[in-house]
Amino acid sequence: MPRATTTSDVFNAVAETKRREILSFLVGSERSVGDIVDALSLGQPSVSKHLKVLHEVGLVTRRRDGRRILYSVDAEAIRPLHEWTETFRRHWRHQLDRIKQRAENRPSSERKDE
Amino acid sequence: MPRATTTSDVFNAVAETKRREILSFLVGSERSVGDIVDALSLGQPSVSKHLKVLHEVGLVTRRRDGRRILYSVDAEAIRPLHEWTETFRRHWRHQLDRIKQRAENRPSSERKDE
DNA sequence: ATATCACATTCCGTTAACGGAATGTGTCAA
DNA sequence: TTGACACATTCCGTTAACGGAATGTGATAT
Repeated sequence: MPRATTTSDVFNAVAETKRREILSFLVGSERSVGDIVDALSLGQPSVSKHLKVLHEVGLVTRRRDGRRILYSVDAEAIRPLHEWTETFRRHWRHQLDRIKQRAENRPSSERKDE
Repeated sequence: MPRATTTSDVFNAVAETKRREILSFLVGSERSVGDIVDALSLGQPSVSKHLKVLHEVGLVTRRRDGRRILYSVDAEAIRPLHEWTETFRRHWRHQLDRIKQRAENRPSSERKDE
């Protein structure tokens, strides 16, 4: 069995650095393919292929504007990733708390924030 | 240029479903390789190889206990992933806010479907 | 020492991704 | 229509991941 397809889920889609860069570049604004090509150091075909992957997993939406096609992020599609990391969030907090406690040589104190 | 290595960063390491399952299984408790093999439906060599990848990117730590080796999650290593998703968090929140506002501003004048 | 347990590593065949070059498709202007 | 522009798709060679089988390594028990 080979590696999973890049379009199998969001995790595989954002595994590629260039695709993450595209998403970061796209945050909060519509951008044409040409804009992205200029922003990243990549050829136009490669950018189009990355955008295709991102579109297939729902991370970006397209809109035609004359000859150009404008892409936007659909942030909602990133939620599964965010929620998966949330599972581990309290654990790294607890680790930090324990480290702090040892460093300060104090008994445990409750932390309540959120 | 081929695909990035699974050990190149955390994003590539967690792209694989089985590795995410291992991490989820490992949350909050030390587990031996045998425990993981029993929990997932995978051969022992495959599990060991996945653990090697996770260890190389710092997502898990090892400890020997007699003949066995116990693995734990180092949740801290997941933070980069979490923080990257945080960039997009407020954007999907804004989307939800807009949906809520529409629902509140037009109490009963808009009925969809049925 | 030897057998056994628990795990790591190597070898193998299959499969897919990546960038670049070439080519295809659709839109606008004259 | 013709040509130019903006982007998508196809073809290609290179590279690495995946699981399973076989094998290697280290620790315990007798």
